[in-house]
Amino acid sequence: MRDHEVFAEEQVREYMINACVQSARIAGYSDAVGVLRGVIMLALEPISMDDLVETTGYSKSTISSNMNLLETLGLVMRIVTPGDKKYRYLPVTDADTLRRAIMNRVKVEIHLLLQALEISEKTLVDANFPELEALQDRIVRMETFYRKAEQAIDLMERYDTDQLIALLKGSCND
Amino acid sequence: MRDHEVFAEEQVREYMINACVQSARIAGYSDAVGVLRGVIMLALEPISMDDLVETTGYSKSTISSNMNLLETLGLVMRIVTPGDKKYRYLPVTDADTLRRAIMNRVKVEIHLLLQALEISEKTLVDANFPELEALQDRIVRMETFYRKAEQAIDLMERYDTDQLIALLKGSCND
DNA sequence: CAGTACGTTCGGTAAATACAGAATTAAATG
DNA sequence: CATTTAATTCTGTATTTACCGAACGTACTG
Repeated sequence: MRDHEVFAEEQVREYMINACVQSARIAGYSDAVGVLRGVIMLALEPISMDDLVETTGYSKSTISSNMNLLETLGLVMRIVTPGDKKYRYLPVTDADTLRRAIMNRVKVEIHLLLQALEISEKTLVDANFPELEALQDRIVRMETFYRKAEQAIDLMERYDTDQLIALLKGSCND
Repeated sequence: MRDHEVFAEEQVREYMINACVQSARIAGYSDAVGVLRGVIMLALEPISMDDLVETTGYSKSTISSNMNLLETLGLVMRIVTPGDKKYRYLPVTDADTLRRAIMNRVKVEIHLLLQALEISEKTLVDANFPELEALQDRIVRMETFYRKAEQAIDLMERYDTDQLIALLKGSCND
């Protein structure tokens, strides 16, 4: 490989790692999550933990835990080759899976609030004090919003992104 | 107010604060963000910083900064009464605004990656090395995915949640 | 049933963060 | 224009977190 080529590749790696780190930080994850995601994202063939140690400089332990996290987030897949003890990793590039990974974070957030709202409503209904009616109203209204939001997300999962866009563009609706 | 009534109200507050704190932690924010959001969420009338100091026990400085954050996140609105220096806060309960707040986080994440992918592609195209073609393909594919995701979100913003549900339920599509 | 080659867990530490309290700024009122 | 009353910014500190390296577990291999 010529120098320029290597340079271009490293440039790209820098861009991607940077974006992944920023994205990770916003989502409340550590830098390592971002760095590792960025590295894996550009990996064209399965990459081992040792490779990751070498390219990122992180210790095996931090790589281990953060790769587990990335796996449960659905951003990375673990390749297990029979007859090879080494795990290897590839990025998840399947559009549907990626989309699910994004939407899942939102779903969790919504569900969390929804549960609290539901039990809150129940508590207030059981208490049955007219003075708390206004509070109950507020809660019911939020509940219906979040319930609808949850429903919308569930419905979205029925379509792939292209279908979704077509639908939203209103090919049949206005 | 009778004791039972107060109890119900505090119970509800506990549920909501808990959910908000969890949600905040997942999103990478501090507990204070969650606590404050929870308190404001249940506020039926505008609530001042002093009130928040009293009910949460946080110092004015942490309340100040965290309320600013909640405001920019679109979860809380600041009420400015002419002739009163005190700020007061109300929860954002408007469904559209709430939805936008949720979707915005996703949008930022997508946009971040998209920008990096775009400049990466450009870098690779400019470099023009056949050996990097595979990498370029990968990037282009990710790019199209994230671009579509962004587009889908933009389109979603044209509808309110009810319309969205109706559309997704497939009044015209299966 | 050692020995090896992995991944994971655990304990310690350096760095980052959340928060309190003091100092500061800004606006309104006498 | 001083005083009062509010929010914000700044600075120090206690807590938390990220990370490393060592110890440990586990599954092949001779």
